[in-house]
Amino acid sequence: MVTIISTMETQVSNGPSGTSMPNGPVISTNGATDDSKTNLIVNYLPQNMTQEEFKSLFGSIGEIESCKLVRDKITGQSLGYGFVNYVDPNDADKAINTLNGLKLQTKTIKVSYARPSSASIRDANLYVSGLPKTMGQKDMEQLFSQYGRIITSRILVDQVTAGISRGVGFIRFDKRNEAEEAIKGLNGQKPLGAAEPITVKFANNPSQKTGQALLTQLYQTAARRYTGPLHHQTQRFRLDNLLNASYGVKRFSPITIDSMTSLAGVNLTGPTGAGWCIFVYNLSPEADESVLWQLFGPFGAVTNVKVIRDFTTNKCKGFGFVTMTNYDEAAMAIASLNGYRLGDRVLQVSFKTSKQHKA
DNA sequence: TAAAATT
Repeated sequence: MVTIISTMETQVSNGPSGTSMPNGPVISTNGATDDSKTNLIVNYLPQNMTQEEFKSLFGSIGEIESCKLVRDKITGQSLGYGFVNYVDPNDADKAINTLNGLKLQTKTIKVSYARPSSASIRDANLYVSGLPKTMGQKDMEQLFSQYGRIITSRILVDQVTAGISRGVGFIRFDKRNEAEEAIKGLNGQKPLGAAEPITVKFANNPSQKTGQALLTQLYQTAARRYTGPLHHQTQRFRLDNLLNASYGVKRFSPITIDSMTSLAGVNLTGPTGAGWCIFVYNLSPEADESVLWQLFGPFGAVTNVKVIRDFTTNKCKGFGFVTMTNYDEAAMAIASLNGYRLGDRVLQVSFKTSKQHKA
């Protein structure tokens, strides 16, 4: 099994044109709202992040006009990206500054302004293979940039061999026609000095899976929710039924899987029903929610964070709370972060007890 | 030879 991680990605700022307004939604003269300074796209979200967690994370920055975690229409699975539209352009700017690059589990999220939605920017993603192993991300961009504006580029690397290129990558152009031109110009061509020609084609659209691929993904997703191998006969039976029912049919929803796993007695939630509440002590007066997300996000699913503030000064009173969905992840976070030195302070981190009840 | 970027 080969683990693939890319660390080579360009952060393009899809900056809005013009300057940021001090307050409120921007209304143009024709009455339509201009979202260009408030609407963000968030990429590389962890697969298991929910709409609620998504809203909680971005809501910690400022008032949200609307937000949406984008899901597969059929399976309900997260597609790993979403949109957040703030009321105030300043909060959108703040969200980019504080949350772009945030590590959540195995992902590093990307927060940037959303480009205005249009058909011309869809299906502009290319899959490139046969690249010389010596070609880096910058070289690849240089090769493709003659055909248009590159939004993202990535070369897949094999982690077990210390990040050596697999000769495979992706290029997303701003416009589909730019991608088309790049295929015409580069598919089957040898880059300067390369021994072999490269292949350039449109990348598969993840939301247009075949029935078989969809089934495989469903099965893997469902199976992953069980804590171990499917020994128990009833679990196996239920899972098989689930998959049979979902394939070629009607009313499948991820709720079905959730209720099934609950019935099977796995994937327990915490004593509050909402997750495991963690008490974090010795935060600085300047601490805010983002620091809690940064500390706990890498350990697993975080549903909520809260910094307790003084009512009058609005400064942190030195403690806060974090809610995590899964016990194991919460326990790992506590084990790792209790005693952690944050600036000149040493944190105390534990499961919340009834004694620390006030919030 | 395949990672989740347009609601």
